[in-house]
Amino acid sequence: MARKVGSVGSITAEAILTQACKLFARFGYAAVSMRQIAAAVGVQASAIYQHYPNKQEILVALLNNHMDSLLEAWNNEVRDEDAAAALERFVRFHIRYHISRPDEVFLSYMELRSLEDQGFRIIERKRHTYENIAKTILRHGADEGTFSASDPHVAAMAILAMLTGVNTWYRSGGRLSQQKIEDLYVGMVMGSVGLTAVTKA
Amino acid sequence: MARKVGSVGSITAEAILTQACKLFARFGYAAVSMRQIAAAVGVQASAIYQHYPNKQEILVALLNNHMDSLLEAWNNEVRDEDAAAALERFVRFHIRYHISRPDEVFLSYMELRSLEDQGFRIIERKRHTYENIAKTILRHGADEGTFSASDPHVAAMAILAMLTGVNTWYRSGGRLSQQKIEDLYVGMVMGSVGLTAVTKA
DNA sequence: CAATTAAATGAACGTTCGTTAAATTAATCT
DNA sequence: AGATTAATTTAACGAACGTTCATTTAATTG
Repeated sequence: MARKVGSVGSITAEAILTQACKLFARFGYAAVSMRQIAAAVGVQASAIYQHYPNKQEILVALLNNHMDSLLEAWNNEVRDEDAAAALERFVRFHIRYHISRPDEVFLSYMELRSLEDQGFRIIERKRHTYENIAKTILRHGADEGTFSASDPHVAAMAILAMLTGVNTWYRSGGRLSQQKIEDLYVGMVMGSVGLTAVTKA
Repeated sequence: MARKVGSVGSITAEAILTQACKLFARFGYAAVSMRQIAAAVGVQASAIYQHYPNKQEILVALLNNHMDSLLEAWNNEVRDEDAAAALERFVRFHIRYHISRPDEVFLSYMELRSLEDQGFRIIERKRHTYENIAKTILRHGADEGTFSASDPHVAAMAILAMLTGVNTWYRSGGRLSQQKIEDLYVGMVMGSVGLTAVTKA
């Protein structure tokens, strides 16, 4: 028995990414074998090579997809004129986007070290692009005299860490609604840059 | 050739932990072989089993040591009466402690998933103990009417994430002194809980 | 000094890994 | 309907893994 009835390559290729993402996030890239991924998809390990040249390319695809989607999603957000509104929008966007993709987020932070040189460089650049969004907003606010961030770089990194940290404790269906969580984080971030008024979006 | 001239078991055992910590942090627990650790120490892989029964016990030892040291170090800090002072002390402590131990910190966040059940439970409990420090301080402040943290649990997790995030960008010998970094983080954290005054310790 | 203990090496086991290539079956094309 | 392409399985390779155990050498003990 070889080709399975009803098999569609593009569907298998997608399933490989989906299952690999789950498994890598759960156990770590190096700890997950191609046989495990294949089993989760419902094929044999060698079938994976029909779709991806090697294990590393699966990880690179996952991280690239995640970063590209993230950056595109942000690009589709409405642009705000003033820094405070932009920061609030960014915080809400980040929380909303990240808590709905726990595995991808986890991977994108934890498996950079599993990337080989070229893949690492590409992903790292995209991460910096995202970090620069926060940095730009903070610099803007500082220039406007709205924020008290004396070091926008540090502040941006601190805020991003705070926001992404939501993924370590948030469980969908938990005690707090997504809206409430956004509100809490907006409040803290605004406070951290010296703003005290929180306006509901 | 078997036992080496001048070998001292306790020194080898310590070197195994030190090198394993570096390698695990750099490449990930699952990606590092016992042969790699042994080579870094300057012995053969089988020598490791003289000191640790298996690979997992090395990781457990590393994480236990880290958590125990952290908790003990905090226990040795002076106690503050009011919440604002306690929070400032906690922030400064956390930054100071964590930036001087990048590998251990990285491991303690990234390799929980590599722990087997019993080890995981032990380490997780210690982590919660540490998290509860922040939570208690925040609850205290909220009770005092000093902090505006409406949800001390979320705020604690957010603050801890922010603080620990320092390890993702900080490089010793960088542009900023440790004192300056502490000051920046204190400012942000205080702001995030509704305090605006920053008092130098 | 001989016996005992400590601390390592060397050899090897059984297992698992990422991967390749030939073979097999299904779907599509002409 | 036969040829071609797609998508998988099967079988297997070479390498590497965590670990065990007998042996070897060094240090300590009585």
